Amino acid sequence: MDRVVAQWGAERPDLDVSSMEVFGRLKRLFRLVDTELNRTFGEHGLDAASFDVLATLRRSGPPYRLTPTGLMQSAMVTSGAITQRLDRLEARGLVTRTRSEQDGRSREVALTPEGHDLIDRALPAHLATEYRMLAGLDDVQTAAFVDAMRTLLAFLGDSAE
Amino acid sequence: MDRVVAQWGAERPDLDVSSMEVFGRLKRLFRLVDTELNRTFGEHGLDAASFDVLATLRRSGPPYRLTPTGLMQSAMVTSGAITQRLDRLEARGLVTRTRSEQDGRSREVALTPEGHDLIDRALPAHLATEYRMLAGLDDVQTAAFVDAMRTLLAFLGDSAE
DNA sequence: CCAATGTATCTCAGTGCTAAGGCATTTCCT
DNA sequence: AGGAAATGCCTTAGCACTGAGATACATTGG
Repeated sequence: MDRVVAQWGAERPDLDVSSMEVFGRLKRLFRLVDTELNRTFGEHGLDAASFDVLATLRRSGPPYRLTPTGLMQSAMVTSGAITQRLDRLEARGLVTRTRSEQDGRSREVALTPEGHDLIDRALPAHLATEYRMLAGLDDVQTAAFVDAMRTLLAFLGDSAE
Repeated sequence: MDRVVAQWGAERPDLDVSSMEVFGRLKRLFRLVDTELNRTFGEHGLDAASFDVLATLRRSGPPYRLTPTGLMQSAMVTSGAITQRLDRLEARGLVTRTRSEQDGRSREVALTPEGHDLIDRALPAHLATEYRMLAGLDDVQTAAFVDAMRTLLAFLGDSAE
């Protein structure tokens, strides 16, 4: 990253590329973290997308049911993406899809016992991976890191704030 | 994000989900930033992948030539991804691909004048977008943010450190 | 000097997403 | 009540990527 900034300094000394120090690292860090988290998911036969759906249903509490729209908003993906995720999870018997009684347009997605068990096993492993990755920061750094991200998200108008 | 943590606290009070405060925000922030940066790229007929290739060539300095392998390492994607990126850029006349004199296996990817002009126009706009997004942080927060990311990247063994 | 190995790039099938549009159902408004 | 608009989900085409493997050329060691 420092090399990139140095190269720009030589080629375009008229430009201030210091912001790249921030965003370049953000991208690298995200990718590194994403890869590492997916490794843990993979050990449980999942990927980030599947884990996300199962975890959203699990933390919604009994009766562990949500609509595709609810899952779509939580995951911040398009409806087509949720349809496909649910197709896969349903085929594996981890969730069921039933027609809603109240609204014929809507569906109810529910965790099966298998899905419930799987996410309850995968979650502690996921948290352990996260915890292990954060071990490189002390408490002050972690707090400052979260503070910076919280401030930026608010400033950028995070719709889910 | 706070709601997610609260939900887990209710459903699985035995687990420490505080690390989600960090990684949840990291993911949100990355996605928000990614979307915003792509908007600027789009105004110049580019996307992040194309911008990345052109910028890497541009900052490498005269004669603005690199091999696909060099671009691949810089972008941290597979060789197939680079082949496709170059196919697109070559079709638009922004780069050329020629056989290397020294090594028949290798190719030399070079910026065309059109590619050079385009990246020199897109880069200031890109930096302006980055600068604008960082305006929500004061200097202390920004420094702490970068410090945390730098530390984490080193801790996680960032191969490009 | 040549066979074996290594390297640089490309090809191809598969994946998961988006954007756009379709269908069924519900809600709104007169 | 009844037509128009809105809503919820699914379908499909297109996109950029990965992983595995093919191809062509280069290097190495006997």
